[in-house]
Amino acid sequence: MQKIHKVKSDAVNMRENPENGMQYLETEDAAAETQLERATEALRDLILRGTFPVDEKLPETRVAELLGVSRTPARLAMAVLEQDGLLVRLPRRGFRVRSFSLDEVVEAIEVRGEVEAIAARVVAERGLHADHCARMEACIGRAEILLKNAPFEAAQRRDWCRMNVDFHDALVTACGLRPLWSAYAKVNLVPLASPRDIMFNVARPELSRRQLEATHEDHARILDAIQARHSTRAAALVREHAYRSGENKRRNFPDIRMRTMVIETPGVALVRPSPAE
Amino acid sequence: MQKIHKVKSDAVNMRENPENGMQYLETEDAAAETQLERATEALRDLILRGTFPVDEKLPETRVAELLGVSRTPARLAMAVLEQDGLLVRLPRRGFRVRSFSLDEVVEAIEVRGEVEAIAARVVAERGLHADHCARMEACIGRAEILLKNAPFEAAQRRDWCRMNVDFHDALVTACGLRPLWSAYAKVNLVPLASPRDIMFNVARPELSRRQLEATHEDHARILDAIQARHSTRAAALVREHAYRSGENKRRNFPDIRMRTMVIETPGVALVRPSPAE
DNA sequence: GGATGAGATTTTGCATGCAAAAAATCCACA
DNA sequence: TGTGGATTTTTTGCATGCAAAATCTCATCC
Repeated sequence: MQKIHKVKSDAVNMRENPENGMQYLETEDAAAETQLERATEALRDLILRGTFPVDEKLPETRVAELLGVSRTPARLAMAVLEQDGLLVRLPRRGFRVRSFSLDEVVEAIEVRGEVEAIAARVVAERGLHADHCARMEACIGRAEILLKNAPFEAAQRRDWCRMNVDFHDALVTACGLRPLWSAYAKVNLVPLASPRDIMFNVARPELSRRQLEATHEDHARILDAIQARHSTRAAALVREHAYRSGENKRRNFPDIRMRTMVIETPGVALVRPSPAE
Repeated sequence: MQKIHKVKSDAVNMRENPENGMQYLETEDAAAETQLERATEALRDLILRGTFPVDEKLPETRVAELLGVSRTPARLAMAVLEQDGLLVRLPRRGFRVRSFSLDEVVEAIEVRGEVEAIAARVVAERGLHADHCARMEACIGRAEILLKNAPFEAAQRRDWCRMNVDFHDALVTACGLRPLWSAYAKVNLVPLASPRDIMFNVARPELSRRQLEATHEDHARILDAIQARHSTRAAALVREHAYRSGENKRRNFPDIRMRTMVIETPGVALVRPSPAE
């Protein structure tokens, strides 16, 4: 249940936001979403979408007006995104949009694989709690259903990404090491590195399909290994799963750039083909 | 070379900071340290020192006056420390100082060990670059010299911590995976979890000495394994090194609380004995 | 022609003001 | 004495103003 938060009626402090119809939404209970949070997510989205030229200065005035807020929350949001690694702070000159080399993306995926491998090993050693087991099995079920529909539409692509995120999140959550989750979350901030960032080749759906089937099989084997308490095997499978994902990214990236592939994956715009940083 | 940055002479905007003698220092070159950065570090220090009661609200007015800045940079600093996990944001009620269970600290050290183990394995596989090798050997040399002086004074304790940080940082740097460094840095933000956070038992120096010698030997063996390209052995040694560190923390913690040990280690004040979060 | 620098302009960083939300206080009444 | 509600006080969140720094402009000089 949601309701419209009342807007200040004061003439001076009025900050109606013409280009942003829905605004001041907050949940009934207590999670009063502050302007800063919305601004942060909106800005993150804009950056990942490639709204701003990479490696160039991003003036806070521009951000403020794009987001329809004053400079204060805009600046706050930029500070947050700096911590997330999307922006770089220049001493007394504001912020710059950070770019990432494809190599760095692949490295991030590799590291994510290592982190998840730790989780898999620990879970396999300590045993998988029923809740998490159910959650992972549900993911595998969802994948099976999705795979039945031959050509993936946009909605199904979204569903597949969600399923994938859910599976990987469940794995890391299941191991119960909170600091491991922070590390996982941190690495996922690199564009294209998170389990959410799957690239679909729409021009040649059979290629994507092959990758999805491989993913599905990986997931099933990983869960199987964990349930069988094969910790080393589980870790190795997870590592390989991530390795494959990294290789896919590297292979698919040129296609993206050449527009034979949908660019719905957020963050693509921030990634440079390959050369040094 | 440093110089005093000029202070605004405007009467209204004056913000002399009585309790903070040195101020407005900036390096000659270009790294103009902004007020926010100083505020952030100062606040981090205050929090880690236990200036504020844990799990209680921290009003931004208090922070602002303690730091001698206005509320704007104070709030900025608090936002940064929220990202670092030291503060928790309450929806519309500002921030709260976060506390950590001893279990979580030990978990963080365990995770750090895993991350460093990855680094060790990768470095051993790919080979250790001469620069990093020299840096790590230098650390081992420094440790040997320090260990010759029997009772550790405060200065030597500081030096030892620096040496330790240097060794561990060098290891993670050497592997060359930038995203691994982020994960490492993230985990190190948990109080008492970083290689800097060594607890010395001053009441019983022979205990600390034993631990230091063990650390020294670990370092030497780790470097040896890496140089010999024994990747699995290197990883195992690193893991064990961290495990030992975690156990030491757990064992030493009660002594700290009972004041038989110096509390110069930052962050001790944020750690609860053991119960749930 | 290209470098140089004085002045104008923009942009950043911070302090402050103000309204809404939260917390504290007080008071009436049982 | 304890409790509920209304009122006051405090605190948060944001917009804005202003000065210093950075950047740009353009005319001058070598």
